[in-house]
Amino acid sequence: MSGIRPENIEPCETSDSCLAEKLSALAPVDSRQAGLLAALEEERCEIGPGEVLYPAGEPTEKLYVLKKGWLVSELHDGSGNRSIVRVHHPGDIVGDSQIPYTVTPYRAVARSEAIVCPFPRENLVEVFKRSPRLSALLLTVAMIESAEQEDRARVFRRNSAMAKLALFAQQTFGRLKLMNNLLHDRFHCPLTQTDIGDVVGMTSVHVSRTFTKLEKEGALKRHSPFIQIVDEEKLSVHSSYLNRYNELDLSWLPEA
Amino acid sequence: MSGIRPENIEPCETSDSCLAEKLSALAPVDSRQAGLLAALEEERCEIGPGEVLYPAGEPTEKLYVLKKGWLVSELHDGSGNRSIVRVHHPGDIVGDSQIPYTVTPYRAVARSEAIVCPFPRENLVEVFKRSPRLSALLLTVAMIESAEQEDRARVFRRNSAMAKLALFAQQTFGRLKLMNNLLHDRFHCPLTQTDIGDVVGMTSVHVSRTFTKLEKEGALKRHSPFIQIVDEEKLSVHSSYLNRYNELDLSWLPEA
DNA sequence: CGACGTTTTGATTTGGATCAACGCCCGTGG
DNA sequence: CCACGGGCGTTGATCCAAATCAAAACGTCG
Repeated sequence: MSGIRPENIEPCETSDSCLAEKLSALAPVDSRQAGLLAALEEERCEIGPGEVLYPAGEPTEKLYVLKKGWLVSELHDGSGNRSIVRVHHPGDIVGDSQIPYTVTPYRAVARSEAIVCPFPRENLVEVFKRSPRLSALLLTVAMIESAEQEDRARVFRRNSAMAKLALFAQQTFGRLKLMNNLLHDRFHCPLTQTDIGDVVGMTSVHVSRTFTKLEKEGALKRHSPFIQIVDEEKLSVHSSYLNRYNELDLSWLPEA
Repeated sequence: MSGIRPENIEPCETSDSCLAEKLSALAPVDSRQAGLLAALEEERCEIGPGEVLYPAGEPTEKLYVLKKGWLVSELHDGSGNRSIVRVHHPGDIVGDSQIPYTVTPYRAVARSEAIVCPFPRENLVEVFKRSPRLSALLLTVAMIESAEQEDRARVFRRNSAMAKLALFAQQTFGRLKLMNNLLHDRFHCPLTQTDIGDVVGMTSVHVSRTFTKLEKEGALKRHSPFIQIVDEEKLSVHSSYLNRYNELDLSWLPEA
């Protein structure tokens, strides 16, 4: 391994505000607005793979901007099954879907070396008060994620195992690429096949079999913790993937 | 059929702003704010069951506040399959998840006599500019729906047919009850079993069989277009349903 | 090296899909 | 008023994709 490979660069780590970076990947954000967002990320802490950011049942007053690494939000039901509700990548606000509630049923666990910036939910109030544009952008991001969620729900509930894994690979790659445009065709995936199974709703056994199938088809390749997108077309035949970060129209947003 | 049954009352129909009504079911909204929301609903139009509100591929510059009735957002993929992405009830903003995009891949179809209030996406800008509180409330609603979506994704992708239908019934009832607290234990469901199958990801044949199973269990009952929740407990054993409109903590919202 | 976690491979089982037929209800038109 | 037809729901028989159970191969780290 000589030289720095783009999949190992975490652009967020060094920049002032990871959130500002994500939002400005969508629409221009001026320095005053970036400042408002950076104020959310003043505190920072590091956690390693396997470490629990917060346990299930935790009060939701804190949110976490993810600066580096992967986290998962998982739910353990009564009968000992685990389900991975969401996979978090740099730029995400971990815990955002639990903003309206007093406690969260989800547990957040790091899946790689990660840096998060905790901030109290109340800090968002400043953003809403000071910047209509950022308010609208936050809603926009929520809607983009909602659209992706709809895609997952649609594919995961009905389609074949091939479709599920194809969508997983494509969505993950698309999201990572937003924050790291140096990524070419491969990304580091710190999830085990059991994890992936709990994301898409199938057993690890079948994840393994299906990955090999996709590999034989020439749709993607695996080298240990990396996944390489080989043939977008072939994957899309299964998943009918839409990149929800493309074809955006944000011209209607309030001015800066 | 003597007298007015609560499941036939549509409280939204008469009120000034259906959206204000929904938001104020969550947190207090003053009259100025209600006015801002009412401005979104000035225009109104009626459509009947089966009528298409907008076809797939339509530009997304318009949004629709649903005042009365049910609509579905459906997606037809290349191979002739239909998937119902979302079911809309009074108070919803139809098309909201497509706000960031130029066109929507979804088609919106009425499933009952319905009244919608179209407004241009740009009108939201006024709300963002004038009211931090409403901005935050809109995000809150988005997050509540996101949480419900997570629940569906989790149950629909893995669990049994019983779990799927149980969750469908409970979520639907919970949502309807928010806007119509006269509802006791039954609701009018204008969807066919084929529709329901396309919502939860199973065939109409299996929807039929599974409903009869749930009925035998004493969990719910069907009388033609009505569904009656008989035993919440029994349903929850299958679905592990959480009412996402309960246990809210909105104390952090910006003041009015 | 041994041990544990992960991935792979094989054999068997199963829940839901699929295919097909039938009954029911309701609206339409003769 | 009844005959017909079409949409919807039910029921039965068969099939298949993925789950489950089990064991072996692989990798990595103490």
